[in-house]
Amino acid sequence: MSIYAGADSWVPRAEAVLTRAGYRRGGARRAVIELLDAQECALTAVEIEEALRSEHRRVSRASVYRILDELEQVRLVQRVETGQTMVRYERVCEDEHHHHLVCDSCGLVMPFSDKALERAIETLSERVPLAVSEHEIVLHGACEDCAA
Amino acid sequence: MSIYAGADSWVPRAEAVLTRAGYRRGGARRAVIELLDAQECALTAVEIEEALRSEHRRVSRASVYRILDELEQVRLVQRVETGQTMVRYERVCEDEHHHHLVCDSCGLVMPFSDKALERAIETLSERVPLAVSEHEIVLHGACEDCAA
DNA sequence: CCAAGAATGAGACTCAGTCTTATGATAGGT
DNA sequence: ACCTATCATAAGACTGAGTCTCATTCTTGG
Repeated sequence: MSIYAGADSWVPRAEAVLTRAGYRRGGARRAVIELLDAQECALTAVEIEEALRSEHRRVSRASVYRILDELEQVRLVQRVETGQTMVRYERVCEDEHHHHLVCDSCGLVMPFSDKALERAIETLSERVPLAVSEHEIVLHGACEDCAA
Repeated sequence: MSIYAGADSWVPRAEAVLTRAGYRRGGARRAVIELLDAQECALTAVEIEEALRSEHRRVSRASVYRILDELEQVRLVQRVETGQTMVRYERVCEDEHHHHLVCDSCGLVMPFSDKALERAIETLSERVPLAVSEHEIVLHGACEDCAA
C-alpha cells in the first residue's frame, strides 16, 4: 500500500464499488480489503486469516471466504490457481494486469506481464466458442535458486 | 482410443516409459492408463474412480491418486487446473498440445489450441526468471449455450 | 520356483472450504 | 438522535477431496 494512497488507490475504489453494488460496510470486510491492498502478490484464504489474527484483527474463516467471494463477484479481487492445493487471491488493479510464475520446487509465486501474450489472447478470444470473461496464465517451472 | 491403435499410440508408449523408469506392471495402473487413453478431455480423480467402478475394474482411491502422480512425474499425464475445486488429469500426447476453455456457468470443459499463443509463450519463456517446464492456459467465460 | 520388494486395497485421517445459526452492526425512515 | 429491518460477522459443526498407513497380493530377477 502506497503511503501516498489517495482517492484513486484501490481501497477507496473498493469501498465505492461495494456501496454501489448495495453492500453495507463492516469491520471484517474492511480488514480484508486493507490487508489485500498491502500485498505484492496473491495470498491464500488461510494466509489472510493468519495475517489478520497476527495483527489482532481476527476475522472468522467463514467471513474470509464470504468476503473473498463478494470481492471476486464485483471484480475487485481475482482468484489465482497455482496448482498448490490452496487457491490464492489478489486485488485487481485496472492498470496493472499480470500473470504468475510458480516454482514447483519451493512454491515461490512471482508476477509477470507480457504484451505479446495479451495480444495473442485477445485475438484468440474472438475465435473461440466461449464468451471469454477472464484469463489467467500460470507458468510452472524452477526458479533461479531452485534451478541452480 | 483409436481402433487402429498401434505401436505409436499412447498406451504402449506409457508402458515403455514406465518400464524404463523402473516401475513394475500392475492391474490398477493398467486400468487407469487405458481409461485415460479413451478420453477426449480431462477427468477428475473421482470421475476416474467412478468410471472404473462402473466397468467392473474397481481401483481404490489411494491407487488412483498414486498412479496419477506417477504418470505426472514421467510426463505421461498433465494436471489441468480449471478452478472447479477438483483438479483434472489428461494424457499428454507429444503431437497434440492443447489448452482449455471452462464455462463458469455450467462447468463444461473444452480443449482448444492456438499457434500464436504458443509462439508468444515460447518467446516469453526465454525472458522470464524461471526455467519454464509447463504451461497450461485456462480461459474462463460462458459457453454458447449459457451465453444465449 | 522363490524370495525381495513393488503394487494395491481398505479405510482411517487431514484440513481447506461450506453451511448454519445466533449475535452484532449499519443505515434509511421517522 | 432513535428504531428497526436487515445485512454483516463469529463460532463451530460439517463435508468431501486428497493423503497416509499398513496388511495383503502380485511381479520379476535370480
